[in-house]
Amino acid sequence: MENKAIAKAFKLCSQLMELYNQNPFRTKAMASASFKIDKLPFPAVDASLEQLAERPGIGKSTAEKIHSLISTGSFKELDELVAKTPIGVLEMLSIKGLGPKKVQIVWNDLGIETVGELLYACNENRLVEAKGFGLKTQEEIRKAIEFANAAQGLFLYAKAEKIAAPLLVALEENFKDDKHSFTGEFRRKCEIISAIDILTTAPQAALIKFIEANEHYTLLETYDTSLQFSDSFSLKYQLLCSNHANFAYDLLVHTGSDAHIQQLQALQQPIPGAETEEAIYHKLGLPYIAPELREGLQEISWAKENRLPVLIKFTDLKGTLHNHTTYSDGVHTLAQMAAYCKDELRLEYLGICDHSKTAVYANGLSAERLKEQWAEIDALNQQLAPFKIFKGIESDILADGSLDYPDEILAQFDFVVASIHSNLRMDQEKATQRLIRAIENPYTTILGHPTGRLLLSRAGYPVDFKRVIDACAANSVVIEINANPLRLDLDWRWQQYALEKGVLLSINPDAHRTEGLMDMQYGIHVARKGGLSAECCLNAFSAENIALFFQKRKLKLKQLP
DNA sequence: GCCGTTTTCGGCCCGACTGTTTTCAGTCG
Repeated sequence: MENKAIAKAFKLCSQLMELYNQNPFRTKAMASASFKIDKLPFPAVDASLEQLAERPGIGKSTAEKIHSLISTGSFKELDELVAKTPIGVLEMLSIKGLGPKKVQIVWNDLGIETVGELLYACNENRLVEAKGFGLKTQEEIRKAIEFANAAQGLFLYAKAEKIAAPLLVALEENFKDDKHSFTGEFRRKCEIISAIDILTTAPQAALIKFIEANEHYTLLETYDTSLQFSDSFSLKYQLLCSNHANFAYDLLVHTGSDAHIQQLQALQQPIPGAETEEAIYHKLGLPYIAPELREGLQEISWAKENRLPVLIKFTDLKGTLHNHTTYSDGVHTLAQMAAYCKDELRLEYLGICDHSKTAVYANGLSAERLKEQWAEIDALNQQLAPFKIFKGIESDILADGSLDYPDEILAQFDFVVASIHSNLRMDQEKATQRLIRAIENPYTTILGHPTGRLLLSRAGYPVDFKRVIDACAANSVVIEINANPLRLDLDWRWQQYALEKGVLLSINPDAHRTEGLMDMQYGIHVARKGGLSAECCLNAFSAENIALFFQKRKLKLKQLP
């Protein structure tokens, strides 16, 4: 069991304690334990009771609950609370904007026990009658439920990958003489996955046996040449049967989006029987098109004109910008993050961007603590040379679009990532203005996660992308592709527009622990979908070139009136 | 439930923002 899952259980327990009006201090201790577990710098599974209990915010009782969770999947107090709560009420707690207090009123005063009933009540304008609820709250809740409903059955790419990878391995082991490949949206590296498609030459009857023999899978439907099943996470799978002669052809047909395939067919019907996908594209007079690009946008006209971008790869990345440490809300220290980048990832540089002072919840840095951090960076840079740590900050964009420190402090950073973390409910005009004001700030180097979205969990604030990207172009501001699998923001669908305008992109992991740095691979996936090549990616610059880039920007600043 | 002693009890307690109130409660990052 991962720390995240343990933390989730404690969070639920604290929400339920609040729902049942239990002692507020115990309730808060439970919430705080959840937070601390999430921030443990080691896996709780490996830790003894004593090791856990000596962590701040975790005592003997919490340590025991953690061990109980790991060995049995739950603990007594949580079990009892869950047992007396209708499942629909539990679901309500996970809807954004609905906390224990509001759920309490919905359940106790209005007698609503399911999310469906709650949506119905919103539509019937019945929520406004409840104490503390008004029209706006009702509308927010209605929107949040509809968002959650739309996310039903969908998975983040990263999660789907984790769940589905063992299946392909199992197929390869059980059907050694056959060919198997992921296809469809998963092979195209889409950020959200509705089903895992696997093309295989294994015989269908044997596949059915194989699925039925595995307790994790439930067979849903069998067709002539395919079968559908789901797993214990409710992730859906489709096995598509092929044969060795047609494998490449079938792979091509199932990988491309409908639009991509239609556009190919408009050129000429692709011909089965070729050895490779490459050969099929060649027969159509086209170069090979990478699966990530096969969305039916511009890739076929690019291919026809022989100007497909050379897509960026993980190994093109020379460094990483926008990362957190224990100075703010990160789990690992500055030295640990640097050592990991240098020794494990073999990168040339690390950009540190802890939270700025307004982000109190994330332990944002005061001017004094910034000086401490800078001194430590200077010392580490001496030790680790030629590896380089750049002094950055993730500056909050305040409500009026200004940055979070006075100019004399901003001037001392190597670079500044500006992003919005608070006051997220804005209309498009306000959000766009706020972003543009931040982009026009001469100290802004990179615009961080432009929409603030959390995939499948929260829509971002609405943004006029064209105006924001144009402003970045006009002010030479780089746009972040936040590589956290929940964000992947800037969306790949807007990358081409940015690139056409000459805007550089940066694949930023926003890592809060060493392992988070590997999220850059998800950034690479969507960057490739957007057609990004290494020369337009800021953190594919060498240490020397990026230092020059930062310096040039600072020179420009000095020339300002 | 955790913590730190004035050391085994008693205090603990983000702040901004929003929407609902008419002075504050709930939620979030």
